Amino acid sequence: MINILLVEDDILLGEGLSKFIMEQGYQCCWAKDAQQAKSAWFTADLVILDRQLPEGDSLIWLPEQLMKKALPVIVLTAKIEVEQRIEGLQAGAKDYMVKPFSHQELLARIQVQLRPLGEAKLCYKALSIDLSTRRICFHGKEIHLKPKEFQLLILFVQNQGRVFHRDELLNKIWGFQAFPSTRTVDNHILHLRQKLPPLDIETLRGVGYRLKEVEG
Amino acid sequence: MINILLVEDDILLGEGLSKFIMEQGYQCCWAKDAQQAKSAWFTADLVILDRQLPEGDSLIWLPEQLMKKALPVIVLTAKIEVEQRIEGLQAGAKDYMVKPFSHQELLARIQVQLRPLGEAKLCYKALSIDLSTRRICFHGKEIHLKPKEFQLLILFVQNQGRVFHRDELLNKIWGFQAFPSTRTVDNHILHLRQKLPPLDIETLRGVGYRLKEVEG
DNA sequence: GCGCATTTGTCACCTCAATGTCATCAAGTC
DNA sequence: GACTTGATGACATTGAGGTGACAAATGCGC
Repeated sequence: MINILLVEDDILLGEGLSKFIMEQGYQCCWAKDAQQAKSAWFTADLVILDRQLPEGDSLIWLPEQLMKKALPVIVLTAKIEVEQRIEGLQAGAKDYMVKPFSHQELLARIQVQLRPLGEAKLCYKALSIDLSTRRICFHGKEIHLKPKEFQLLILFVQNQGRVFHRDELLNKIWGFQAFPSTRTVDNHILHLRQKLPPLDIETLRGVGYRLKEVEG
Repeated sequence: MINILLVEDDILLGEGLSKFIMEQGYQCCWAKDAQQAKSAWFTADLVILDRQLPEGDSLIWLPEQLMKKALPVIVLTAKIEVEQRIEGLQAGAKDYMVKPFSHQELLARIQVQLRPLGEAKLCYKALSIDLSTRRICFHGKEIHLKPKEFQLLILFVQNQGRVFHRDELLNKIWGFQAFPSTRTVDNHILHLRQKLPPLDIETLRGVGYRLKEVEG
């Protein structure tokens, strides 16, 4: 379950927000001062941080906390001036909202920050790839891929155009401790090419492989 | 070099923004309609997208583009209503700004989105060299280089104006243990010159080669 | 300018290592 | 034991790139 840390000293606002967040299906941890926020930091997946706390501006300790554990942070504030928004972003916040704000917009911004972790569907030409069900469809027809092939495919589609050296692929997919020969990589590439003809995997002789980007 | 794709049909705003972006040290590609935006999509590292284009709401085709290549997108709009901000974020945008906005704040938000990245791109005249995809483009057309040629090119472009003796090139590119004749170097220089006419490789008789520096 | 020696440009050829492809084998699962 | 996955090796094929021959260019002494 996704855990959102809400840092807010105002009782009324805090109660409303934490209730709202929980209604959306997230776990919510409500910290009322910097001390509590720091101790809850490590269990959180995302932070909603009020800038004005009793102890002062929370931007002061934000960078330090982010050093310890990087997290997406959405800063809330009553300060509307542009300079102060910029300060917030430069302190490491991922987003910035000015009070008063709509709960729905906050939700949308939370979802943006969480997106890379959660949801999952990829496309490449006539291929559609569902990461959660591990289902590959090609022109609506399902294609069965073996685990290693699937991992390879995901890596390529998520990094279209990037060149991967064989060693790099071995590291990313097989892991540091496994050392199959690089011919193994060739074979898996071959299998991908045979099973999924639309995959334009280019060979860069002496270098590695690369999935050609789809043009607009 | 980081490449920002600006999609904006308003000439005045587009000129101002693209100038500003370039002043900040980014490369800026300015697309004036959806068609141009889609074809420039794959070379971009970040997109600034105006929502109202002549063809209609750009949110319609945004998710499809993001499927092809995921990119951080900052949406610009005149629409101030919360519901429309939420639409934008749900369509896949990473951030949302309402016109009129401060250039400085846009810059800050660009920096936020680029923070995780650190990509490497080189330029020389009409040539653009992407190290991660090993792709060389000359006036938008891709050029295929063999590994040794590619290494040579990188070395020259990263050391513009510096003279390299043949022996030095042999050492840097072929390594200490390999000792091909120096004629081999000549041949590779020849290939580079043939494939990439804008490369101004000067011959210093009796000394070696040097890539002429680009002004500015 | 002329002739010569030297260096460099250009091309065609050849070799060998990198890769594509297939069949087989080992290991794990039910 | 049948089945699936995936690692390996054999063999064919390709292309990178090294080599040398020859042409062209450059520099130098006269």
